[in-house]
Amino acid sequence: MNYWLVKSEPDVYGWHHFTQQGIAVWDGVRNYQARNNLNAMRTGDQVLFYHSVTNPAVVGLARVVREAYPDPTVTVEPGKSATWVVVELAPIMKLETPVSLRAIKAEPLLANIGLIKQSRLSVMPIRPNEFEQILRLGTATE
DNA sequence: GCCAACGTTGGC
DNA sequence: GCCAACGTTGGC
Repeated sequence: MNYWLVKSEPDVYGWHHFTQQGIAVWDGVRNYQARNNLNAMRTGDQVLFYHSVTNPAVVGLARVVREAYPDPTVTVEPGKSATWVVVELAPIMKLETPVSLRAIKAEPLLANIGLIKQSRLSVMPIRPNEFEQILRLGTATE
């Protein structure tokens, strides 16, 4: 089992849209590193759903329900393999408390998380201990 | 709205 | 192959 984080702007496609749809075709990725991460996803992998730009925070948990296949919105020339791919994700649950970027930066155990180290990457791997920490922070304790 | 980070493009 | 210019992402 691997863990990932995907970003989306809530005004464009937020957790709300995701749960309404039930399944998201994760398209629009046009960065090679992010694409490579999509290719490495396996069915059942768990995915943190992050809202960027507006109130940046991890807001929910999802899982991979279909592995990478060619992005249907891109025309692939005959004989060539697709450059861009999509995966399909389904929601598991909303976090009780969103884990803000501020809270992530304040947590020493998350000092090396890709979210901070590579702030512009939109699909990234998350280490198991980082994943646990974020879920812990997302579980209301007060 | 500003700006830092960084990926891409194109001239040479 | 280098690098300047430019565009995009995303935090603040």
